Amino acid sequence: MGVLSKTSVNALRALILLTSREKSEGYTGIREMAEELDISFHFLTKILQVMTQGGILRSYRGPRGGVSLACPPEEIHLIDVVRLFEDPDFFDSCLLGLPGCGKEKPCPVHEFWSKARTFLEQEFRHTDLATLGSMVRDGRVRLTG
Amino acid sequence: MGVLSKTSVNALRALILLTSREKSEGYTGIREMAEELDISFHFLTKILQVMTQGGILRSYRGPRGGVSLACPPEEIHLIDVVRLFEDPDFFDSCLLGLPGCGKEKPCPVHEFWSKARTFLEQEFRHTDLATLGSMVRDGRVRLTG
DNA sequence: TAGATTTGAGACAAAGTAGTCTTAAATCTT
DNA sequence: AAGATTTAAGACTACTTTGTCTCAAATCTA
Repeated sequence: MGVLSKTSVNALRALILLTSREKSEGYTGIREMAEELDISFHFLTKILQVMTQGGILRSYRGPRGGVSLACPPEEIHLIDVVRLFEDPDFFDSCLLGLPGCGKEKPCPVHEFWSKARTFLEQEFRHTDLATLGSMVRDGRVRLTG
Repeated sequence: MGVLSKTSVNALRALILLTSREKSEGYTGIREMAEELDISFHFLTKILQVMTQGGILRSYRGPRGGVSLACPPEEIHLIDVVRLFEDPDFFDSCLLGLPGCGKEKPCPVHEFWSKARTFLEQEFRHTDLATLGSMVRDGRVRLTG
């Protein structure tokens, strides 16, 4: 199944790419990003629109238009993206889908699953785009197959 | 999205329920299990069929028929179920879906994600049905909302 | 102003997952 | 043997996610 939806994944990849090549001013074209990431232009457009409406990106139309980060990359964390595209309880939900699963009325795997969830939420909460963008810039990591 | 598919989740719940009430001999009816777990009978039937074909369950038709574990519950682990219903690389796949993501050519979040994956795989590999079944029997955990 | 470029918005199609239903096959009871 | 019970198998429907396409709106260039 995949932990994140394809939409979330593409959103993250696009943001990291954008950060890695963020200029001090100006916008990056969606067509260009779609090509680099090997995502359909129209599909990526739709995803970026959500982030623009969600306040993560700014956009500009017309020649030399495109998108850019709405705030400094140090201030954007992975969890902000997940919040836009996944269920609100993404980091709180029971592995077996039981509503209200918790310490009082746990499911059989509550213990280890809540441990894993908490770890992931912390990582998503503290990992910012500036860090990831510079890793790409330095060539230490990649964004495409 | 949910980490496991609904099919996997229902398979796990059914197995744990079955273990928690496993008799020394005889079969448990699917209709009865479906009611207890609040799953549609036909849907559950299809899921259990896969597990029968996959060697986790045995089944028997006719009056007093049903399903039962194919081996002692100590020998069935969560990972066996995941292997039947999820992608083969479920515990090895990149969060961003990059093929061949690894130490050499990592994605930007490879480090923390592989840590989480490894933890989960260990838990799934070592958690057996006997343990979970007895937790249900003792009333310490629940299987339904 | 005319035309080119680029994002915005929403309808639409394709694919995957979830769920339902019908009929067949096996088994038991009487 | 006849009929009831229960799983097996597969067709079929519904829903969700993914992906495509068209046209409108904004902006720039000349």
